[in-house]
Parts: sequence; structure tokens; C-alpha cells
Amino acid sequence: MKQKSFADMRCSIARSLEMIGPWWSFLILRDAFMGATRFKDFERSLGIAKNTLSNRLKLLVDNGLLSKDVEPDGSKYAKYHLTEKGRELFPVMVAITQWGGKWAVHEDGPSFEIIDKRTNRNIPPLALLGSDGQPLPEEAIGVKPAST
Amino acid sequence: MKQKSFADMRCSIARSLEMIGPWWSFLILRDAFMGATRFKDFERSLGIAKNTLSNRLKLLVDNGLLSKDVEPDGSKYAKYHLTEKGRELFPVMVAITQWGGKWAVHEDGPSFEIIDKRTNRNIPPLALLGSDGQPLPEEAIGVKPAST
DNA sequence: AACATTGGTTCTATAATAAAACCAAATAGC
DNA sequence: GCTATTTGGTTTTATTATAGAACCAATGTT
Repeated sequence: MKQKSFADMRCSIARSLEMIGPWWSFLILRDAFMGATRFKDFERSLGIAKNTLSNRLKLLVDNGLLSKDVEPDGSKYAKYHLTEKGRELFPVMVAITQWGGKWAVHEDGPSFEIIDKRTNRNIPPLALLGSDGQPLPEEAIGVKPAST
Repeated sequence: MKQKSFADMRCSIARSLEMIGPWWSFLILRDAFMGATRFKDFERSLGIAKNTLSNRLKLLVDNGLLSKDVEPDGSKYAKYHLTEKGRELFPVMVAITQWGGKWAVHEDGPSFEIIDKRTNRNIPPLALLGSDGQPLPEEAIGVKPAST
């Protein structure tokens, strides 16, 4: 009984989770955002088994979230970089980071913070905006199922 | 070799993923946001195996994302409701929905959309704000590792 | 040239998941 | 009030995924 796939579901959340992949994949992307590019970078940071890492990286490359590039910097070891598709997951990272900062924080505090470089201060919570571009009051949030 | 836990990592993203749980858990929460409350609601919507659903629900309740309540409405079947901790994952849902709406959308279109009820129109992308509350330019985004 | 590091692959053991069968309690239909 | 159905599970079994270790060739370092 193989693991069920979300890939044929219509819901964008399910499809996104399927595309990102399970577990480790998200942390691999996190490290990519933090500057990791090499197989060893990810392995060291995550303490992940090499075969698992290898499979995850392949999946992320196949799904277009990372690219595996041979650099013109002299080295023959490839580097993994976020694609545009991968980079656009940044708001998801921020949303989870902010949630975790409130509800899942380590006793020693978080390992990193997302800041406004101009002021070196934390950024405020991600803002839900209404169709007018102004902050969206909670009672105005709605979910509309597809009509078809 | 049991599955590695993220629970003792310091990173808030890792800790959040651990707390939410694997795979299905996120879709269970999605359905909770969409109004599902009963075991059967989740089962029908997800097509999930009952034992897996049972385990996931227990985990989500144990981790404080859902509460299992006996309702005063006459029924003796319990209902699952999002706690405040669970409800505050809404921005994460929105972020993934918006990403998926761009990068993982089904050929028939998304199954639902998040709207501004006042206008019945889609909401714009979640906004990253700077410490001044104004939109944060990309070059001002920084990540600061913990000093200690 | 010798040694260490990198980026894997292969193999085995264990844990997680799916599917199906089963069941008691609750609810609905008559 | 009696019967049938639905609900909310648990148990059992089969399969898949993951972790860990050992191994290896290519690369990079001294």
C-alpha cells in the first residue's frame, strides 16, 4: 500500500504539499534560503541520511523548486539553487517562522529571525490585505469553493 | 530506525513542522478551516485511511492545534475544532494557497479561493512589511542568526 | 603523491502508512 | 420501540519509506 498521492487532487494546498514533498524537503528549502548550496551544506545542517537527502534533492529538482547547476567558479561539484518557483515560497517560510516563533519556540529562543535590514529589527506579522489593499478585517475573510 | 524528530531542533520552522505533523495533518487543518468538525467529515473529504486519520487527529489534539469537544447540541459524537493555536496557522494556509495557485494549480482551476467578502474578490498576495509597517522591498529582507 | 572530502549508491533493519475487516455505540427510519 | 444504518474508531496484515551503515569513485587539499 504505497503512500497516497495528493497530485491529482484539485486543492492547491494539497498539490503544493505534494510538490514540495514530505518532511525534510521543507527544511532543505529553508537551508537553501539561508544560503546552502552544496550537498554537504544540507547534510551537515540537517543531520539527514545521505540517501534520503539525495532522494529529496532529486525530487525538488524534478519538481522545479531547485536547480542543480555546474558553476563557472572552477569547482566541478554542482550547486543547488532556488528557482523562481522555489524562491516564491518565501512567504510560506515567513508565515511558518512567525507561527513557530509564537507557538513552537525553543527554550533558548529561535535560531534565526527575519529582519528589516534597514533597521535591523524584526518584521511584523505577514499582513492579510483586502481587495482594496488595506488590512483585511477578520470578519471579511471568506472562502469561496469553485463553482464548477 | 525510527523517523527522525525535529522536536529538539532550535529552528522554529523545524519545530513547527514537527508540531503540525506529517503529510495529512495539514490537509486536516485545511478542512477544519473549511468547516469540517466530525471524524466523518475529514474522512470523506480526504479519502484517508481511518487508522491514519485517527492517529493524526490524536496528534493534532495532543499538540494543541485542535480540540475535541463534546457539543451541547444534543449529539454525543465529539467535534473537532481549531484552537487559537490552530487558527493562527491561517496565514500559512493563505501563503501556501497563493503559491499553489500560481505554481501548482489544477487544470480545472483551484478548488477554492480566499476572498474579501465585502467585494467577493480574491485577496492580494500576503504582504511582507518592514519594521515601519510599509511594504518591505526585497533588498531589505534579511535573516539574522541567533547570537547565542 | 598521499590524504581527506564530497557526493553519492547499495544494502539491511525498522518504522510509518494503507487497506481491509471488524466492532460497539449512537443515530435515523419506521 | 425495534431495526437498520452511520459513526468513530481498533486491530491485523501487507507494503512502502526512512535511517543507518558500509562502500565507492571523483574531486580537492597539502
